[in-house]
Amino acid sequence: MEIENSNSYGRKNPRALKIRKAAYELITEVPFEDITMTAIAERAGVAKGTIFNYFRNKEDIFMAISLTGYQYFCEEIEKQLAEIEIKDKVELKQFLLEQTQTLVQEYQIIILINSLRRFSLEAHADPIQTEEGRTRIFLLINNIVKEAVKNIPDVDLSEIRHAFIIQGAILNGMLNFGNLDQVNNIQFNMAMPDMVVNVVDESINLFSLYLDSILFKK
Amino acid sequence: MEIENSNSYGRKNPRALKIRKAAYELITEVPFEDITMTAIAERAGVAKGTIFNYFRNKEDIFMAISLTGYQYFCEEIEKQLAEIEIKDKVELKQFLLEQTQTLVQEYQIIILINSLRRFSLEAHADPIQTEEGRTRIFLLINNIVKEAVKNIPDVDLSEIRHAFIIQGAILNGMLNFGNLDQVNNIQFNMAMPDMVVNVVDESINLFSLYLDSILFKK
Amino acid sequence: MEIENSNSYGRKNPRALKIRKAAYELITEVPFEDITMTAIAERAGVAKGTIFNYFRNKEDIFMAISLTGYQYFCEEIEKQLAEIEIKDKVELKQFLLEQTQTLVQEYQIIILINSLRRFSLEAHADPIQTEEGRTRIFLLINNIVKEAVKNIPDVDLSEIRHAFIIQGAILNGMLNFGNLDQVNNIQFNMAMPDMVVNVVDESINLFSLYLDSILFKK
Amino acid sequence: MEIENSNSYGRKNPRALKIRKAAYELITEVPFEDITMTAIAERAGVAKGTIFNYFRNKEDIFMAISLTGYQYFCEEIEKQLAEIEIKDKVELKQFLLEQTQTLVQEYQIIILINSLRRFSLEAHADPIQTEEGRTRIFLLINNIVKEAVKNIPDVDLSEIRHAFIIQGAILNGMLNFGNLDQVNNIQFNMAMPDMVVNVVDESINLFSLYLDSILFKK
DNA sequence: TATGAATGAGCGTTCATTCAT
DNA sequence: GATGAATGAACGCTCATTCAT
Repeated sequence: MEIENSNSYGRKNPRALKIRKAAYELITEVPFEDITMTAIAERAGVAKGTIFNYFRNKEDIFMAISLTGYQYFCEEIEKQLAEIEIKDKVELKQFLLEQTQTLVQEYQIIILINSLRRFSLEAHADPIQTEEGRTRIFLLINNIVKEAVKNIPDVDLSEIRHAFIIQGAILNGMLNFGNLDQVNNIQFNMAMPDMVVNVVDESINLFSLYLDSILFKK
Repeated sequence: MEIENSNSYGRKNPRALKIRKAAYELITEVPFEDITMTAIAERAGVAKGTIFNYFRNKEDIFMAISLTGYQYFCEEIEKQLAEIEIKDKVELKQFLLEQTQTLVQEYQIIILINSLRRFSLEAHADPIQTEEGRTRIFLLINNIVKEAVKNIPDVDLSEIRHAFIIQGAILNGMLNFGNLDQVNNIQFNMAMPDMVVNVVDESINLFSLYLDSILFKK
Repeated sequence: MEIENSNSYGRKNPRALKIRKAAYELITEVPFEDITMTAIAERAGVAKGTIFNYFRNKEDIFMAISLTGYQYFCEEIEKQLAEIEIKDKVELKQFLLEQTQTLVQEYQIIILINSLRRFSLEAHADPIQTEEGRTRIFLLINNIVKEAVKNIPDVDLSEIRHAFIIQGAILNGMLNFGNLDQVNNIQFNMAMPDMVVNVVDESINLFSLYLDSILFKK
Repeated sequence: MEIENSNSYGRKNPRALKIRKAAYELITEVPFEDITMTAIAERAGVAKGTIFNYFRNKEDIFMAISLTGYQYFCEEIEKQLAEIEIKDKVELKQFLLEQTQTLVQEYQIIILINSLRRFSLEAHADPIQTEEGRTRIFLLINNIVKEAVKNIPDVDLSEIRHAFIIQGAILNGMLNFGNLDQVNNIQFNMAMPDMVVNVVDESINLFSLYLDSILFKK
């Protein structure tokens, strides 16, 4: 069977969804390299072979999770935007920071999976599907930004679009450099308070600084 | 046999060094999961069995690389500090931004390897050695900061120490979220300029904003 | 469901024909074990499940190709015989050598597939269909021989029938032992001219010697 | 570990020998495609992984069997030649026919495995090792022929070397086209005596005709 | 009768790890 | 301490076969 690709990574296919969901759950429990296709199949309640009808390999599944997850995040923003009115830069910043909070609280894993991009995912995932997924996200961000600033003159759309990337970067970095005083959730003997990162607050704080610099630069 | 641990991760042992060096080279060429112990042994010019005298497993090697690499970065800073005098907050900021530039340009891989921490390294690396390495880094940062601000009143040492973490986080995030318009270094068809990250400039810019916020807050 | 067997190996059924044709094409391109039912189905333009309405498995398809192919060869001889008159042993030999030429030039694959008989086909093909196919060929040869020698006294029909087997054997052997100076059509560095077999000429020559020995033995 | 290749296909290595021996036994019992690496390993009394230290894959093992087996046959001939004296063409023919008898009786499987060359072995076996093995055989035949005809004037060495190939071809063909009245050693209902091949006698007879044609052509 | 998504047993192969030398 | 051949558990993945539509 052709690998399902009418909708990038079989996004709407219920079986592909079950598989992505199972893998998503597993990555919260088990190190990436210890997740086996067998385990994903069992968790998803499908046959092992079925996975390969939808995904090339394990990396492909996680690339799909990353892309569909972020896409979902964008679609939620779109829905919210349809119901509110952003009147000025202060409200825009406020709106974007609220999204950051949502992202860090509800999409942490999605953001973290991007850490595997360079060293794992990209080398093995389907490049076509990856491009499709990224392009879809790119277009969604574009729509979101257009809608968000439609009432605000004097805003550089390009900078706001770019801010979405920086938002992800900040979050991802904070997650990767947080908890350096633990290994596998086990605290070190020596207290190292300055090594600890409060991911939510510090991400929002840093992104806020960034937004100020592009929105309110003199 | 006891795994060599008098000096964390056999830091000074020439054989352990060759092994770390080989693995470091390989990660710039090959996806993490495709790096085998055999390949590392061959590249290092040692027998496969020898690796296991120094490291528990592959993750252990990369954890060691990450820690000894960053430790080396800190030691270089120490050396520099011994030769200069930092007189005020402006010079302090200047100094820290210069370090950021060094870090992003010469230690990219070291920073990137931290992306594997959560999903790969911590679960398999030797927790004792990891703790030792992190503690050593913690103490180095502590010394650096003390030395750096010794002439500047009115600086919160804790905040500067923490800034080192934020520096790493920013860099790591930028690296993970850069080049989203490529897969495996192959550019997408559709141009997506706002998705592109200039890692060096934007990291320094963002870290600069952060330093301003802690050094010059009203 | 009964596998279609009114006519051995669904010989006249257009779908079975398409399947055999697809497999025949594939064996000229791909090693036997690398030919999958999926590939055959795709090439044939039928669903994978459809194949199993006509053939038990891959071996069954190739057994069918071998038998229907050789049967077709025999039927062509029959047609030719209907239009000519063989008057003596010299003409008989001449006629048989012409058939050999046809066989080696147009039915090479059919002959070669017999190489798989022992180690692959017979163990998995449908024995009933195989017997049917072979019997049909046996009867065809019988008819051909009767027709061919009807004007020639003093010829042992049994020996001529047997010559058909020897003809196949010679051809098959020559094909299997030809080109030993190549692997996968790549010539060896060292020239080994005496290892090279000119399949057409040498097959005809050897078969000619054989026919002489049975037709003109003193 | 490098695949052992100092001596083509680890010919002298006792472990490689055990593996080839196990595979050789299995092919007399089980269809080629039903022979698994697991079964070979078990039969050989080695770990599955060990097989891959010596052979690339299953095809490689059988290519090795075919080549080392025939090489052994040649070496035996060499030994015999060292002890006898061939004085004329009649004795040469006699000698070659005796070798044919040995070949058909003791090396049937070796000859038969060549049937897999085209459709299985060559595509997957190690081409370097294959070339090495064939070259070694080529040189052995060359030596044998030189030694065999050293006392006989007026013999074309090239033709005698070529006769070794034809000998193999005849044998292989006879084996592949023998017993067409059986499937898996089960006799058909209808008796088809002319389809039956007496492999030993008919091979020797046909090769004898061939030798006459090259040795005693007028 | 044709289809093709789902299946899952079982394959070849890998590779971290061991341990006799 | 270094070696590297042997190991074998465990992996990803295949693909013939089924069967509901």
